[in-house]
Amino acid sequence: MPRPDQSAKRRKRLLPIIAQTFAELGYGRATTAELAQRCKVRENILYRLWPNKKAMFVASIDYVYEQSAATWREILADIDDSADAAGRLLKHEAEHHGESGLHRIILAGLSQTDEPEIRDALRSMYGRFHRFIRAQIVAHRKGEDNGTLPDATASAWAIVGLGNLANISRELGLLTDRGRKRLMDTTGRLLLDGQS
Amino acid sequence: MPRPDQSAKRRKRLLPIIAQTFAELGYGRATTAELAQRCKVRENILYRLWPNKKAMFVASIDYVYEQSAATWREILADIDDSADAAGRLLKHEAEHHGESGLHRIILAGLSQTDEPEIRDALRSMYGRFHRFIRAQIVAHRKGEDNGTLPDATASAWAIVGLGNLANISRELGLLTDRGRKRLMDTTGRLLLDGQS
DNA sequence: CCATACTGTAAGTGTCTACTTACGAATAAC
DNA sequence: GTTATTCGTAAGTAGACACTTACAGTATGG
Repeated sequence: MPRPDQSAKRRKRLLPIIAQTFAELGYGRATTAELAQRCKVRENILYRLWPNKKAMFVASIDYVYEQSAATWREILADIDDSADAAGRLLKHEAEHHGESGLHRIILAGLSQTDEPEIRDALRSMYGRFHRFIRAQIVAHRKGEDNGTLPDATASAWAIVGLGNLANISRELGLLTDRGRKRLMDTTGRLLLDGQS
Repeated sequence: MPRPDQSAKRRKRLLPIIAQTFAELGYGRATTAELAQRCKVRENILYRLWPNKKAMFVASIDYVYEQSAATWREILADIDDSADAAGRLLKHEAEHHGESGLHRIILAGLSQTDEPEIRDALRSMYGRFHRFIRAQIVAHRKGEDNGTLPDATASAWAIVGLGNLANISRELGLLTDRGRKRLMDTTGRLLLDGQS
């Protein structure tokens, strides 16, 4: 007798808009009114799809990470010569850094770490992020002599930190685009295999 | 006829408390009511000392950075053997990371980069931070062969990023204290002079 | 001693924002 | 067609928070 529930579909349709808004405005300035307006619905409709604003944000974190990971996997799939897959990824991030909104969402989330749900979502996301990078490093270094290099775990964290800083520098205008690219290129490479 | 203005002294006395509160709670949760309570004064007294909350925060950024810089200068002064001054600083930061509140204030500030005054204060602070580290790197590397290393500018930014990530990891519980220490030790050292 | 500016207390105000309620219209199964 | 449920619109509420105002008390320089 009732109408079929379209919530799931709708969530999926609106999430990119929500995530984009959080990435653009940060958590605080992305008010529920603004989110609704950009989604072209009323606020209460958002509240039928998610229990509260926090949940919308947590969903955005997952969404944006998955988007980025998908892009990376595509790049990896395109490479036959798997030798320098890690290097390619690094180069891609240096060039397209910030376009996905991943880092901006991270920044937005870091200002809300007092909320347990957001904290957990961030921690889990950092975990996946780190594991992904670490796997690339391990694959990249396989069989070579890396006597003096930090282990893959440490190197991967450092690269995550590099991405983070690149984003802050973009936010504050600390470096030019070229400077940022060079930074990620040279120090990223150094962390990867000790060359630069 | 009037009483002498004690504002300057008072600002100086309250600023550490304000900064500590921002570092502990972040920008949003450090409400003016909370700030006043911790300072053991009423809100309007704070507003006699600073024009608004933003100004209190900007002052806190400067204060906390100066505190950290003073500590570093002390460490440098204590070292006769200036050869590995940079290494010593790095070690100190690895061990006492986060105690000064510098990184926590930075995080708090990053969530407010839409406010031009806060943006500017952060940018200027990052600039000084970077210059300080860069100078140490240059001094450290002087005269040695660093053919394959990133230049001092890039290395310094990477180290700033490392500190940032260390703080996030502390905030989210991503790494153990030991893990964080080792991260800063090994990758910091690598960025400094190519050894680890 | 007194005028003047500073200092402390207390209450308030306007605004913003997450979240809610109420209700009529549409839609699908039976 | 009836009925149960979802969907869309509009208005509203409660609380938090940055910032203000009013006023009485107090110390100081002349």
